[in-house]
Amino acid sequence: MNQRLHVSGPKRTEATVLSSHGQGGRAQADTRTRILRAAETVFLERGFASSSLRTITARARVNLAAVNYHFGSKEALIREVFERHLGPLNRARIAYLDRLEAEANGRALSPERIIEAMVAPALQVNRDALKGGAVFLRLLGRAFSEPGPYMRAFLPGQYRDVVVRFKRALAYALPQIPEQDLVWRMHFMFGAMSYAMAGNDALRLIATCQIDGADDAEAVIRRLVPFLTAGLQGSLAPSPLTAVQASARRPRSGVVARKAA
Amino acid sequence: MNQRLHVSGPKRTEATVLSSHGQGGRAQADTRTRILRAAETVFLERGFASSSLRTITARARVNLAAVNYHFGSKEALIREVFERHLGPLNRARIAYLDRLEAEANGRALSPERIIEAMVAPALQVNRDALKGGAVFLRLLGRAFSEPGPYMRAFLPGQYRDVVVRFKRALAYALPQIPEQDLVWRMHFMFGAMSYAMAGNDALRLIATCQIDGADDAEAVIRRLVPFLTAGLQGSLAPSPLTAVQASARRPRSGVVARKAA
DNA sequence: GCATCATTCAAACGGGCGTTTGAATCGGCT
DNA sequence: AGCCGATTCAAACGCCCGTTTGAATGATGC
Repeated sequence: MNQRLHVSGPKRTEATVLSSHGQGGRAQADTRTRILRAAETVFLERGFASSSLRTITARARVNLAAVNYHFGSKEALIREVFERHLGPLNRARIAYLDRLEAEANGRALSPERIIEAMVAPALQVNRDALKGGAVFLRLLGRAFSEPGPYMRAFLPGQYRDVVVRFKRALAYALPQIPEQDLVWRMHFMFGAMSYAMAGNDALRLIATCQIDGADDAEAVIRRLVPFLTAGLQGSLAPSPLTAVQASARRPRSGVVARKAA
Repeated sequence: MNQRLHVSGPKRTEATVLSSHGQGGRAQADTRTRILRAAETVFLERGFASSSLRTITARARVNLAAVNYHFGSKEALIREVFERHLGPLNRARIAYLDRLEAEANGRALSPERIIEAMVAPALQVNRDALKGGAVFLRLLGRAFSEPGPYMRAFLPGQYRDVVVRFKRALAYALPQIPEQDLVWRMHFMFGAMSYAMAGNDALRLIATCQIDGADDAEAVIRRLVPFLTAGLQGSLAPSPLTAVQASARRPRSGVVARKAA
């Protein structure tokens, strides 16, 4: 019996790792990496549940059993796909914020710069095309709304530090916004970011005109930052929506309420 | 042989429909409706692909074969779940916008009111608890990021009219924003709305404090509208992000770029 | 050359899936 | 009562899934 009990994966000597990840060669990637890359794109196209190991291994030109040999299970493969990119990304975000705060020297940061610290590191990941960074960014956008148990148990731990640090920074930069509103606006921020990075097709298919630069993450981010910055600082007044709610409750002109027709 | 070829579903006499949807009784819902309701919650919990008809029919206390008898296939069931709520919702949105534009009498609407026309009808659906409106709203938020072929082929048709109308209204209300930017901001809007309505758990699990009122759609929307309104009207200047990009490209302090460590 | 061990491979296993079938049951009609 | 079409039901079908197995392969060190 080999060590297929898979306590922590197969051997992977340092020589193996170097020859595969090695910067120059590009001869034919490691089986592990081939699987990871194929898994990223298949997961992106079909979601986690509908992606079969047979599809993934076929696209990676690798034997079916290789997944269980190298990763242990399908779920472990999913986890690896994310850990490969997400850890570095979130550490870079925190490091970016560290640098901004050090430079600010105790003064409050502008909301815009805080948001930059959130999105600019994603640019780095996106440029890392060799490692499939762009594909991963889109996959990440999708992962947030994955209802399955994998992400439910996984993402919170990956994001906790980032959320804590950015919430603190934003609360300091925007003292006039109550904590509850701030948390909600961060939630909306995540939603818009998630959509933007997933390059969600819904709008693209609908839109009456072409959206240019949808595959250029820099262009997306350049448009995303002003939107988020403005939204984050928006007025807190409940504004006429209260009136609208009231008018909707008793269907004044009957236009809204007539929906069972 | 019965008419199980399922060209357009089984009999469903008017008497049947009335007795099931009937306002008072609530004795024990129609088999069809029981399946639809169970499907909504199961889809919400596990996604479309991972929800088995056996799980759904068990929760609905209905025979497994009932799904294929009443709907024809799993995919057709998914379609019905959405058509039951989404059509009325989007028609109400357009009707709301019609009313606003009629009242404005040719003058431009404020962006805030246009956004109200988008989100206020969702309140109506949410209040329609008997038909599972609240559950549906959360399911709808998730459906947008579903990568499967069902939604890809289905949602665009359901949303085309809404997007066309609202894009036109917003372009008229915000003439200073170029079309491309406007489309992108609508994209971000959809993302934030989708997240807000899905009550996406990511942030809730992460948050360092409780989020109150997460299940109260009115509270969510009251916070969402100012955010979207402000974001939509945000400055168009590329602003310091350009500088940040440059500094990220050649890792000035080395903090951001160090990510392979 | 040979032993050793990591890796690859084809084949199979058991189980859950969507769907189909044909008989049993129900309800309204004459 | 007796019929008939609509609905429910238990059982099965064939398929694809994740995983396991045990032998074949290939490289490494002696």
